[in-house]
Amino acid sequence: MPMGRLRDRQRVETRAVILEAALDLMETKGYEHTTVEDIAAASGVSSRTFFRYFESKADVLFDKHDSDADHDDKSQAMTAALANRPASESTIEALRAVLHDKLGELFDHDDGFKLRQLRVVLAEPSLRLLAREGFHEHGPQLAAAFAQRLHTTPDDLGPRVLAAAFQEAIWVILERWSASGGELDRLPVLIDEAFATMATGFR
Amino acid sequence: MPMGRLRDRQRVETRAVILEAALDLMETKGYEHTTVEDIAAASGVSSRTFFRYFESKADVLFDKHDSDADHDDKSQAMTAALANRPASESTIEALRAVLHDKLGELFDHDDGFKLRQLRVVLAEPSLRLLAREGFHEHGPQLAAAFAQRLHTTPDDLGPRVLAAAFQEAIWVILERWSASGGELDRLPVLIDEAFATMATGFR
DNA sequence: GACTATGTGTCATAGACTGACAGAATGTCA
DNA sequence: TGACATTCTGTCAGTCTATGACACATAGTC
Repeated sequence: MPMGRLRDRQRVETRAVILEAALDLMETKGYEHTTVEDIAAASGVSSRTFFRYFESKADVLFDKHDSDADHDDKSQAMTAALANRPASESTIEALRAVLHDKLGELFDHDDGFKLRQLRVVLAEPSLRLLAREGFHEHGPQLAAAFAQRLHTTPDDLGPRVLAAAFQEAIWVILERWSASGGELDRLPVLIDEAFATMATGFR
Repeated sequence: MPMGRLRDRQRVETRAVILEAALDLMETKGYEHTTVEDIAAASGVSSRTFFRYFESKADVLFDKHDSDADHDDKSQAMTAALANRPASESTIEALRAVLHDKLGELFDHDDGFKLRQLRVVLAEPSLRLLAREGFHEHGPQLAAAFAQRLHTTPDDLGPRVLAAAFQEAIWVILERWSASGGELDRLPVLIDEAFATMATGFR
């Protein structure tokens, strides 16, 4: 018994309206100084309804919805790309190559919506935590890719640790990148710099 | 003009009472189901007073007080130990050796108070974030130690990334360790396993 | 003993979030 | 089209974390 389509459209619409209003307010007034009631008022709904669309105030910035596809897509693409690198490459070199290809794309989508979210998030320490957590959710996937290259099981501590280490490395790169302006061209440069040090640091 | 000592003793005492009461309640009822008012009542103070001793409810579990000394001490000890490892060792090998020496000590103190805190923290996802954040606060120190070994500047992206990567690796090791029982003897084993994979993964 | 600094309780309030209920809109089906 | 169920929404009430303001008591100083 499939439910109608007008309802669905309205739901998507309302969600989008709230999302835009919230982001808009947070960009100008800051996250803390934007109350849920503000957002609700600006969206033309009640604050109770806001919570029917988003689990929490912070959830507006970590929008797992159209992201859901993205989320897994990015992960999948990453893993696949990693698997397709020649086995002759070291793990670190393969990852560097993949990052060069894929990381830039992540911020080139969405009409810069993700970038706007990122800026608000990075401005608020408490949100940085959540962002990093979301980032690390890809850990198991990445670990699986590493396990394949290293001929071990994904559940082993080794690949898991390796993945976590690289993820945190990427995270720091992103923070540094955003702190230094966030120019898309700068990203590959920072990646190379960081990975060069890691290569020597582990030898 | 030095203020009295009875006051100081009372303050320390009250803090300790709240700390113990809070941890006790959280262990039995769980973090979320323990309200500040519960803690206050069990401690014989008002909830307003609770917030005069701790910035937030979570702050009880990330006690920067007697930790303050510990906090820096551990960091210092770690950095010093790292500097004292022979220059012939690789960075990864030096760190492994230091962890073997120092990491166990961290949970052998405090009459297991830190361990009790850790268990409550790990049971609550939202608290894991904070814990990891606190853990990563040592980042700059560790980066400095690495910079010294690698003959670069601590502010460089390289050492910073390297430190972050290793820290996250350690964090994952700790999570795995705690999830698998938390026996003190197991820790070195896990460290070795993880570092072995990292060494091959980076080659 | 007078004076000051500090700690505490009480009261009031803001803000995030949740449950319960009623009414309105949307969907299905005869 | 009209009866019926489903879903969405607003309103209201309430919990919990956290903060500011005020008054009172206690500890410290001279």
